[in-house]
Amino acid sequence: MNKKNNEVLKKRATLIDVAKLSGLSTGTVSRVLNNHSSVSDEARKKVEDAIKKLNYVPLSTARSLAKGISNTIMLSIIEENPILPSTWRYELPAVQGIYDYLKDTSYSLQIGIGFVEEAKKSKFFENLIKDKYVDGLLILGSWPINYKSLLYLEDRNIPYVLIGCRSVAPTRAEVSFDNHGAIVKIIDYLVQLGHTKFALIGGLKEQIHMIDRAKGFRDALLARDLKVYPNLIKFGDYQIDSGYQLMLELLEENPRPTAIICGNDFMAAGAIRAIHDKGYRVPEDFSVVGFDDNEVAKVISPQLTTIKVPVFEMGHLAVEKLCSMIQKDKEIEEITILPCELVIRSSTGKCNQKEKI
Amino acid sequence: MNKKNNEVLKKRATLIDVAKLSGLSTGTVSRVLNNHSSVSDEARKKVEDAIKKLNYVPLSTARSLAKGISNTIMLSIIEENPILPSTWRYELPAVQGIYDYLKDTSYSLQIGIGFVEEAKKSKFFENLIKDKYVDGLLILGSWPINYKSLLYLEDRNIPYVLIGCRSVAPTRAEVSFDNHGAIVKIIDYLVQLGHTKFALIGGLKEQIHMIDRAKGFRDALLARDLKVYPNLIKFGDYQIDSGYQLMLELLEENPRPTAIICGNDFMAAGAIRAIHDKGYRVPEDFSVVGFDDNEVAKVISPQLTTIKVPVFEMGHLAVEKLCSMIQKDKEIEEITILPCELVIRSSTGKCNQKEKI
DNA sequence: TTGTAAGCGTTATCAG
DNA sequence: CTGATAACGCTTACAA
Repeated sequence: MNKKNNEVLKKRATLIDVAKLSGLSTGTVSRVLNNHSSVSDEARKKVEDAIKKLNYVPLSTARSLAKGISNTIMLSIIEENPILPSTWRYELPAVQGIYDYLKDTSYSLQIGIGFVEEAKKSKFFENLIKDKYVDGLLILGSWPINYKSLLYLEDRNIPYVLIGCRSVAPTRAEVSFDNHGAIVKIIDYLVQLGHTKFALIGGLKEQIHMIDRAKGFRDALLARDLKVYPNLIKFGDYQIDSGYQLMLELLEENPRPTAIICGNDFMAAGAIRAIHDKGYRVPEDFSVVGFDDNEVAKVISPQLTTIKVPVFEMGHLAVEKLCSMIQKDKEIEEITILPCELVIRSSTGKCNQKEKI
Repeated sequence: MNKKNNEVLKKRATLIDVAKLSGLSTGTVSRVLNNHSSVSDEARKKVEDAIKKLNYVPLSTARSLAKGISNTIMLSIIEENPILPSTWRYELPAVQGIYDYLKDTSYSLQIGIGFVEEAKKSKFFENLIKDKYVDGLLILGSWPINYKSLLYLEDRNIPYVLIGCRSVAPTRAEVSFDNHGAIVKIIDYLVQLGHTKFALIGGLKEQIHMIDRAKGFRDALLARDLKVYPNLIKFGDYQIDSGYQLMLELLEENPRPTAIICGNDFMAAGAIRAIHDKGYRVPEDFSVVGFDDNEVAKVISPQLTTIKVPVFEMGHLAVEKLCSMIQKDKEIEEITILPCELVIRSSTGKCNQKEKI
């Protein structure tokens, strides 16, 4: 009673069954399945009827073997270790964007997760996919990729697209977001509010997003003839506590900043807490900006002005690109940088500090 | 220069190449590959040398076809639409738990994402995997699963494990967490602090986690001879605003609760904001408890007492169970409920309301 | 212990 | 437009 009757178990119908039932050959059935043009309407109909009747579904592995393709795309997620809370928020929308595109294709999405340390090794991708059979690779991460590791993919002629990361050597295709431009946007907005003394509470210094943003920070200030105070540029680890700590330090600096740009919303939350603890107000005394538009942005008070990153779109675009690389065997060589959106809430305001000349 | 020399492109070595190089037959090579015992050490060594020399890796699809297994496990994620922020936090740890187990096996992890509405249809799983070839299915969601849909899996004899969800009809294997017990833990703790008037700010009423928790809420109160006030039990949608709104309503109720248990940390954040807006304090006037131990719990003030759900472990356990179902062709019939952890922070405290007799 | 050869379910080539 | 039939790369009886 517990065990299913194995004799009764419906054997999966095969293409041969379909051929027999429809009275046609396997070749014709296959042609119908693959939408080849040279099939008479009559034959097509017979085959389709048989397929329906038998509830036939082609076996993907057999198909792969015969065609020499896998119809599988692998998403390699490279994570910080220990995992930062913000990565949850970053990765899943990307996965969704990818799946959203793939669900209307015949591709399957396979997943592999590795840590940054492993991804630094030169055999990372080889180990990841050597016993798999994938048509292409999507690489999602926030740290530089070991180029040697990518060489394996080049050798095997497996197309790949980097999402939000890059390698030291130039790669074929990348989809990323405009870290640099996002900071420029923030600074433009704050300058308009009268701010002139900017501080940066950065996240992990070596992480590529942060590198770009730190550069954007300097570039934007210089371009507006504003001074870059090296003592107002600090780096932490993306966690609340480090935002808190660094903000305390900033309060002791000279000059004191009036606007603080943070590496993510958590650090911004920490910074705001530090400001409050010292008896100051946001945004009256200090304007604070986050990054990511994490949920915390709406939970803390004042609600956070921050940057929204188009992660879903990045995933979508990346996989679209990958598929056309696979199908057309085209060598797309392209770096796409998606713009970010400045979300203005209540943690930023007019600069109230009187200018000392 | 742009195009790779296709002639030069290393053709992947096949088992036949290995056989030739080693001077043995394909059968023997295959036996070595599959660790069959009846191979002489000498032959084994020759084969292994050849494998190394040729950099040979078996082609998974060919293997699958010959063996009649796919070595692939599919994770079906069923999401709310629109997606709730808290789901990001819930799903990825589960994926990691699953992958963490799978990475040491020969299984690949494939992913499929669907929305709750689709999952209600009777052909959901059929549509999901009919053109795939998977050995087993992991089902991750927070809503009741259409049993008819599962019947397809039963018919095809594809084992599956539900994670955090269930079906109306009994299913073979489930891994979930103890919603009911978590609420009991919370109430025990609050009773100890002197609270007697409890309110529930629930999330989506039909969601299975919420159903269990609402039941736990009533059961725990009754078991302690405390009164269940129906007007203090309200349901929202897991968002901050709804927590805020429902808390405002609670402040008008009679009796007024002194302890509020919320459906998740976001609703708790909203509730706390409402309390503050009305000039009361947490935890002096009201104790508030969240659920999930989301990042926001540490960001808001006071920091939130909440429940931590073992999502990683659930994923890990579920896939372990699934694999043994696949391998041993064993009919595991088992529901595993993992305990949750009460994380005590600063949003809860002694009840300061004087008892009116 | 080893080799041979027949599958596994499709696709693709080549005649017809 | 259709039908045979040889691949695709590997596993697994069955023989030796």
